[in-house]
Amino acid sequence: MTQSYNYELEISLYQYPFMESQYHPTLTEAEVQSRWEAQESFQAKEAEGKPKYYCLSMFPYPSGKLHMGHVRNYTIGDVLTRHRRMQGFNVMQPMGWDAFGLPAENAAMANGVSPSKWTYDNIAYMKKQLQSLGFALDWSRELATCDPKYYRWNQWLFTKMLEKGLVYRKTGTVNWDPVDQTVLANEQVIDGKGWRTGAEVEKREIPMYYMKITDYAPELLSALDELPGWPDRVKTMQANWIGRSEGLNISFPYALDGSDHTLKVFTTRADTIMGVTFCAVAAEHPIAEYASRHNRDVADFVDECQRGSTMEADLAALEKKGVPTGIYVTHPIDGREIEVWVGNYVLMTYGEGAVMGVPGHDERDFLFAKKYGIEIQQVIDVPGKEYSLESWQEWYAEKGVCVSSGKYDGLDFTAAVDAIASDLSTQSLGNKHTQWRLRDWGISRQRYWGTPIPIIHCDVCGDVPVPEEDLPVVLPDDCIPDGSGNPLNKLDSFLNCACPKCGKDARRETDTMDTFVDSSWYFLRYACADSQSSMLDDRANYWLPVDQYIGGIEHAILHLLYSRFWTKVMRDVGLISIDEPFDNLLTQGMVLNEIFFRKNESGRIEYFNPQDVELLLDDDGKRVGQTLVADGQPVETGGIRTMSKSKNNGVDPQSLIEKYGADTARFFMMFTAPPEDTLAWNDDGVEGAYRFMKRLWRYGFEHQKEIASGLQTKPTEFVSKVAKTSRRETHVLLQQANFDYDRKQFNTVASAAMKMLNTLEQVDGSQIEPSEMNGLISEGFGILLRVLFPIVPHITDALWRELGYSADIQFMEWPQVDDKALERDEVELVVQINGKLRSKILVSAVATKEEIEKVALDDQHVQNHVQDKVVKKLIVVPGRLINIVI
RNA sequence: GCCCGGGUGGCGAAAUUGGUAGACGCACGGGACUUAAAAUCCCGGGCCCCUUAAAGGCGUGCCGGUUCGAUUCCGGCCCUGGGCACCA
Repeated sequence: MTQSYNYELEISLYQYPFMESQYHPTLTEAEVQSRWEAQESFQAKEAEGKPKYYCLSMFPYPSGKLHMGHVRNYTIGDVLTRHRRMQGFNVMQPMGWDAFGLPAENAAMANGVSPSKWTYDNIAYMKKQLQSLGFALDWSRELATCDPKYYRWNQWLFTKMLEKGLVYRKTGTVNWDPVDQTVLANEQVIDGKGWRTGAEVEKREIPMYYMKITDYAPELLSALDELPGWPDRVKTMQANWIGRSEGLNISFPYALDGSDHTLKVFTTRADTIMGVTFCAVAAEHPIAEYASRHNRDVADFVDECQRGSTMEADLAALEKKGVPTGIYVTHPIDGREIEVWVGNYVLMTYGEGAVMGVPGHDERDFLFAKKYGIEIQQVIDVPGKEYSLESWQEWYAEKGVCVSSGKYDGLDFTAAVDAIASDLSTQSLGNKHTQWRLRDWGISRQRYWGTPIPIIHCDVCGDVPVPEEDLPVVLPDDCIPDGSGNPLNKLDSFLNCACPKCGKDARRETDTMDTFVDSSWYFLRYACADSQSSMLDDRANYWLPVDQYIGGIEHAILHLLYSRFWTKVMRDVGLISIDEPFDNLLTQGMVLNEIFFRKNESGRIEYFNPQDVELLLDDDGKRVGQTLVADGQPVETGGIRTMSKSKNNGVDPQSLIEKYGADTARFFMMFTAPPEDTLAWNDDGVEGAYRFMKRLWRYGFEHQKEIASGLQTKPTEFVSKVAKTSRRETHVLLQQANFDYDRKQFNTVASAAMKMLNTLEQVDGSQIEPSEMNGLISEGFGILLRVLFPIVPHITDALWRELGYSADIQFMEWPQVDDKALERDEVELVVQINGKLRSKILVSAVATKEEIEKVALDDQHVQNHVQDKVVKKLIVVPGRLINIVI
């Protein structure tokens, strides 16, 4: 499709016979990618002399195919990687697969394929997709967590942690589906029923392995202060999750069956101790268990509490209820008899599983006391506030001054707590205590598709860890789960084994590890993915910590906290010398799309994909409605939400790449919103990105001759006004792009690039000597291509080579701003009167303040406004504006 | 309930952090090229008043404050997104 006006040009440029006049993304991208592959462009080597840069995106779960969130995530990572590489860093960007997990088991049940085959098929397909997007990934370091070569080290470190006392076995409460004979995660329990079976979920006590993350709670919290490269909100979320509270552990003595006991409670408000009128314990507390053996009502109540989900949000919504146990404890200060209740609002898993009830100053205790007629006593006074027993007021929980508290009257919070703590500690009835909200991490899953927990149960020796030389415990990969529990439980070849200690017949543990274990250290393994003899080697200390981590905000707590924990454990085992795994963290925003639906007569909702919906616009381009293309009838809009299968509002990246190419997809993703913002999908915007790619190609094609001769002569002097102006704009824009690259605001980098092309296109060749023109545009276009390269590597790579800049753009240095090009003779200043824009003046760049003031005051527009009024003040901001106050 | 974000044209957004609000792009309108369409190129544009232009007024969720000057800083409120949620 050669256009006639290009014909002669094309003939004359016989030395570039392969440059196409039209932009063909599919051909160009395939060609460029195969060259990168042939020269192993992205294989990272440990190199001294260059600063290293480890850029990591969160690895995907191989669910089948990439979704838009992946494309966005990995494009951000790739832009950072390629930019840093041109800046002279030794860059590594690896990729792998978070390959264990529940969806593989569900797919296996649905299709009768083993989870292993399903997973590896998905990996193969998604790897192709990633390659077609042109990401600079070092595939030589690829890993999959379901590979025994990987998960053997989960097992190895598990046994090391067992030795160090960082892993223990304990019976814990789980959601149990009695039909599927399996444990359900909290999010799999819907209205108290199993999501698959619909069966009433039971709470069940089963033995599980726990990792002592609580041992690291103080460091996990304090080290957050040493992570300036993390977003504040992520640090806040982690700090809240770790949940440090300072207070007192207090003991309430009591006698039972002739012996002495104490009831321990934790409180952050010891200053209210004189207002205690009852105590409450959790249903699982030993006192509750004792009482339920002697008291029918307590037994019934404890039973009731044990039914239903363990989900905390559900529990929080429950009405506060309780029963008295008939057991009385002694108030540790004034000796009053205090009754102990079982309360459904007391958590066994926090503090001591028991609370002192201060209904005067705690909202929950207040509601509880009201309901059961328990005495309410005010013991804290806040000046100017009137206490009433009628209803709860916010201020009751505020800190104030002790009243009706005997010797503590008049003390403020700190003084009261100190006095009470010292009084209690002399009687050994209390001490200061720091309580953490964080709980130990239960890693046992009653699942097949995960890392086998390397334990052997022996009747004689108990629970014996699998010795190092017997690792890995390989997961049989040909099982097909049928929905009735973990298939390993029926697999004798796996189950039966000999005890490593005594050699007698023993039984293998069939629980597998939480998949968060797999993802807690994969970023370390990339450094030495081929190491057979050890979990990590020296290369890890070269590459780590990760310089830039990129991933979804949904991992702000669990994954990022577990990874920090594992890194510290591995440090303490001597495997690595870093304290924290991720120097800088970027949490990318979600990809959203509009939801369209219709409700039929029976009330069922049918969702339509946005690609099948046409928007109706009025003359100004305002939305007035939308119809389904298929039948022309209106559909309703359900707002803009995250892309999901259930709402049918997803866009398949594959169709996008096939239609426009990877560069357009990448450019659109970067241009349309800053990385951390949510991104609303918009097909029109994709067209716009594609248009820019075509325009870029066309400019290169149409100016190939000038660029080629400009590159040969390389002029350094630019004398004409046209050239100076254009050059200044290009270098100003380069400065802007550099600034925005550094702060990772890639949408404005893309803007700056578009402006650069606008600037080049506006150069009027008839106003300028050909030699100067050639130098101008060869320099300008060269800057533009390099600025764009990290975002759209294929088109810029192809143009760079076709136009004869050099063989390979990716090894070029980042362009430099020429300060001389930024210089200007005259500057435009804004003239404000009382802060309002009234005029603009042109003055010499070296004009003095007095000269500027004179020009401003002489200006006709200014004269019109000032007239006979008195000029009270004159503010001159150099290079920017003059404000005249009248 | 507690803890974080965010409210700027018809839309996505920008404003180098107190100095020309709306860059860049999308959509829209007008024009050029074309038999026509697509593609491409040029021009226009926050709102109000006005036939138009010039000039002017109003504009960054709302109310108030600091300042020569506020999208930006301070106080109060409204809306919205997210996280945690009976944590004693």
